[in-house]
Amino acid sequence: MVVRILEHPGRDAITIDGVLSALADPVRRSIVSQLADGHSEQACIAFDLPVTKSTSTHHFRVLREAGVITQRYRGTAIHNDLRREDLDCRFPGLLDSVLMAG
Amino acid sequence: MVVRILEHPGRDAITIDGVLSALADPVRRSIVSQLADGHSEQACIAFDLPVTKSTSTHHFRVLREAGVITQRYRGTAIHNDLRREDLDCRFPGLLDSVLMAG
DNA sequence: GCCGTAGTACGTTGGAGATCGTAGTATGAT
DNA sequence: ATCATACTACGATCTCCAACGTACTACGGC
Repeated sequence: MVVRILEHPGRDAITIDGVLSALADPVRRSIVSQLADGHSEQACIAFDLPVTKSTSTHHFRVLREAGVITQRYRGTAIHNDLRREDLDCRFPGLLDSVLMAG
Repeated sequence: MVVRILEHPGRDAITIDGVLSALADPVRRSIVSQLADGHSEQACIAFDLPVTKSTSTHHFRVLREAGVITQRYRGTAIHNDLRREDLDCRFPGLLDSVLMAG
């Protein structure tokens, strides 16, 4: 067995640049929306996305590295979660306004 | 004398995708910040930006086409303004959260 | 052990966009 | 008319990134 720990930026390492760039992509906004709609605790494959598996891996990674989501292994699957508190702390109102926009 | 009218999207034509993509660039966020800091009524050249004039023209254009700013000729200069009301109407809280972030 | 599931790594491709320089236009002042 | 100012248009790079397919690893069940 190997380590399998995914790197996440600390709360203070989350930048407005990274978050806005991450959220500028419609596929990634879709992931965030689905997470916000109680789609939490789900594997990556459970999301409804118009791209292949390898592309979706890329998008989840961008979201994680920007500090928008957390990813933790659970068996072979990955447990995805929105970093609501961290985002609300760093950039109050940003996540909500983007979610509200559709 | 020639027309010299710059195209702007109507309020309802402003998309979250366009706005987030526009605001994802640090140079453009700097323009928006300076506009918000009472830097209104200013020519493009009056902004403090780390790029050449032609590049700054590009960025102002992107902001205008995304519906973030208005641009109107005033002599040879351009009068730039933030579309606060339109943005607040379409995506409440978004502009403020981005401005707050620095 | 073997297989299926979930996701990653890697290389490639295509398209978008950030940057620049040069040449140009419109306006206002002299 | 001439000139300076402010900005644009255009073309050229160059970089980034979204997307894909293939090959791979890790885990869990049989």
